[in-house]
Amino acid sequence: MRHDSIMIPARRIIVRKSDVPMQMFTLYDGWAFRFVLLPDGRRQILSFLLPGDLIGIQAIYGDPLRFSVQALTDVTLCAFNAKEIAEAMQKSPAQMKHLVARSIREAADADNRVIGLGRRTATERVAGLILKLTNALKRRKSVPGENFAFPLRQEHIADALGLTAVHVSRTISILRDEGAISLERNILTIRDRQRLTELADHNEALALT
Amino acid sequence: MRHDSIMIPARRIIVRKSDVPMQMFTLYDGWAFRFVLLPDGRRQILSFLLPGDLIGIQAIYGDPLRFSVQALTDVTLCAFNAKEIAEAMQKSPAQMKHLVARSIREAADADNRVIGLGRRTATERVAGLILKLTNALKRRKSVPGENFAFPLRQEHIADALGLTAVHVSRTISILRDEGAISLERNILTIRDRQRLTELADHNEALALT
DNA sequence: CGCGCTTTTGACCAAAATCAAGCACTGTGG
DNA sequence: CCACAGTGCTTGATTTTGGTCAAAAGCGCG
Repeated sequence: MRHDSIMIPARRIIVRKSDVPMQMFTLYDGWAFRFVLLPDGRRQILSFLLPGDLIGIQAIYGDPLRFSVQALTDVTLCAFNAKEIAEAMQKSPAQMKHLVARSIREAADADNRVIGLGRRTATERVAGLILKLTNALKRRKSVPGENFAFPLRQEHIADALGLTAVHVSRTISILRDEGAISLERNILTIRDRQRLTELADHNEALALT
Repeated sequence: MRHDSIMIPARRIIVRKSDVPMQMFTLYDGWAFRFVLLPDGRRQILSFLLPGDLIGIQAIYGDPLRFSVQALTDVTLCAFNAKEIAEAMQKSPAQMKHLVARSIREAADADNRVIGLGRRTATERVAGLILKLTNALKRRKSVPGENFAFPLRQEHIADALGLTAVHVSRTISILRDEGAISLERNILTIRDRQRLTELADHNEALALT
């Protein structure tokens, strides 16, 4: 299938809530995040997007988006024409099946995020997020060691986890003091994955895909 | 398509996490809920299921379930054979499309639950849940007035919203004192929908589909 | 150097959890 | 018909967690 490759600079909005985009994107390189702005101006981050993630499956149905997506770093996208995809789907049950599987998996991820917010302390949430992100990175582009480019501001973490930026700062200090991670100048290092997992799991060994 | 109608008594587990069910169900009558048990014994309720909801789309793919489902009241289900459905899907793109649409919608619902847990007070959460449930009931089986059979224990509410049962009790007292609702012997009455909406929205007019 | 952005730290406050006791309603057995 | 056990709800006292407000320090950059 034909597709265009698009580059987008950090901080740019990629798609906006209520848009009815004509294209669907695969995030090819870089980080982005899905979010909504609440009427009082606060921002809820729904999830972070890493290379391999899809943006806007809704496009296939011509449904308006329920969230915006913003680039966190410079980002490379592959754009697919929504109409072409819809047509391909008609013809290929295999493709279609793939898509259903993908959206079922997405729903499962969202369930996991609900679990993650349910009844966990700040420390568990932050530790869990870091584990989830680094695991996903390892899985996708077999990163060798335990060092990661980490483009999130503490405010992003706060907006994703339902905490304040101030409290995220304190929480990260705890993780540092525990010797679990170090984080400076956007480089994250997992110093003690074991310990970090304990801090995250304290309650649950589950649900942090 | 052939299907069987099944009756299940209140409190019975309908499907269990990690099952690979051979059937998919439509909840025809009654209430149920999806949940996971965390290793420490706590329960996170993912969502409540009302008449019209599907249980276990995953079945079509032979994927194991990521959650259990339990009946809250006596419940009537329509069971569809998963294999038959999968075959029907192969043949009918329209059916398939319908399914994709459904699972996309489910993911959107899960996003909304994330928003709902993000950074809201106990009062907002409880008021929001009550609004969401009563709206859904009204939409599905055009209930006439503002009285609803309400089979949830306060512990269910707590497990869904990430609060303690004790605090849910206090919160409901507030809603009562505000004149927004009354709730006794499993009958919920919305006394002042306007006020209830204010208490829920205080921050956001959004996301309580 | 000085400005903006982010993070850190401190003092204080508010929301919700925890611990504990008591109450109300139901169903059961004597 | 009553005692009483079980379940769920309420209420109070106290503690913990995280939020708020404010100031200062670190860093990147023109």
